[in-house]
Amino acid sequence: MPRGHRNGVRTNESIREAAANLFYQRGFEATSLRAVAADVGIQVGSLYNHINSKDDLLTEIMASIMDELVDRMNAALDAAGPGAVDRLVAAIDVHLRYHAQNAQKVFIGNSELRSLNDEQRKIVVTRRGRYEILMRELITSAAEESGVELLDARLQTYAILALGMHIASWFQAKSRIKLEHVVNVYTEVCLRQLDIPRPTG
Amino acid sequence: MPRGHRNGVRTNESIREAAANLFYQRGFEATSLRAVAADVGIQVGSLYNHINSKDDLLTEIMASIMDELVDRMNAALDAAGPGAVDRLVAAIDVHLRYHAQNAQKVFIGNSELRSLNDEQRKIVVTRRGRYEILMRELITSAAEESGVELLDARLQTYAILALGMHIASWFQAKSRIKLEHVVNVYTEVCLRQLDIPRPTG
DNA sequence: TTCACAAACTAACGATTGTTTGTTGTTGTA
DNA sequence: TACAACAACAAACAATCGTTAGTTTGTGAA
Repeated sequence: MPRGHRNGVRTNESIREAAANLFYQRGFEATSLRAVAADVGIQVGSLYNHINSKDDLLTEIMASIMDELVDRMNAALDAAGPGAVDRLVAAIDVHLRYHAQNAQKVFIGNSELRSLNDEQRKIVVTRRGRYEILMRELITSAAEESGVELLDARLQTYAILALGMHIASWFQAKSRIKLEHVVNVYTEVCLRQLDIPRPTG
Repeated sequence: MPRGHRNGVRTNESIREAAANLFYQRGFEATSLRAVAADVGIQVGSLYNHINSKDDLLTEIMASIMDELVDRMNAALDAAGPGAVDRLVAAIDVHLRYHAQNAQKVFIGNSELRSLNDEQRKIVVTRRGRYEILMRELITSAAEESGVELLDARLQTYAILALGMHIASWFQAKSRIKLEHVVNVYTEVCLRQLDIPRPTG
């Protein structure tokens, strides 16, 4: 590995990539920094030119997941039409796609929460709470617009979030099951359980 | 701790209880056998009078989850009426209740699969596959009986399994949300997404 | 009362862990 | 060409890990 300051950025990215991969495959605690370093192609000690600690590395990865998801969600909602059902459909679309396409990171986010310290966990949990509330508001608005009554807004929101969590546990990009098909079916599943008819046109 | 052979059974159970608790709270890799022993109230070495290895302890706990679930499922199906929809509703009921009431163990089962070696993982994965197939058959039968066409049997089965996985990640027995309510709402959610009407009577 | 066994104990082992340190080489800039 | 800054290195650290070994103590059956 060359030593100068040109490869800093590349190394930095490589570390986070390799770490995410290993955390997914073996879990955070089971992954040694020596394994991360070996994947990058440097020595253990050299990692500390790019990270503060192993814990911070995990926190960084987990926080980036929620940030990316929320960013995409906001972008999709900005681009969506004014109709509440349309907005909900757009949100479900982003939710499912993101969880499928970032299955590894999402799985880390779901299974390694306990590896964070109280402070770090609070940060991540708070962001999740906001995401959940956003989704619930989209659902209640869509229900109102459609003139249907919800069984239980919270639980029916959970049912949609559950699909994302589950999809991340099995979806593989190279699978025979095409993402488009999954999104189509799951979107229909969501609307059915909410009793909301698809918007016409 | 008394030493004779009277406390053997109690200790054995205590170890598995304490281990399941700690594996849930901290994760398998982050849990030291010293912590397990401390919770039980014995020394580390003494554990090996009751376990083969740390790996085996995890395997045992994970296998027992699937076994219990399948047992309860079979019992419920035996007790259910002959109607395919009735049988599906009974299965969903067991599925949801078990995942809620055994949230800790189920979470371990979902997050620590990677901590098993190939052989052990294969065993657990195979049992899961059978469970999935059973659930899918119940769904297709119920759909046929109701005269409705499924969008995608596999994905719609996943949507139901997802509810169990998700419920295990948040349900707490002492919560304000009552299990009966959750089961009622989620059962309705499942039937709606399958487009299957509730059986009359 | 004797005795085998179950189940606890203490103590140690080699390996691995995250992290720190001091040093060396490379790069871009002045 | 000289000089910081950056990023790699090698080597060591204290701590902790799963596991094993040998020993001690209590129990229940003969």
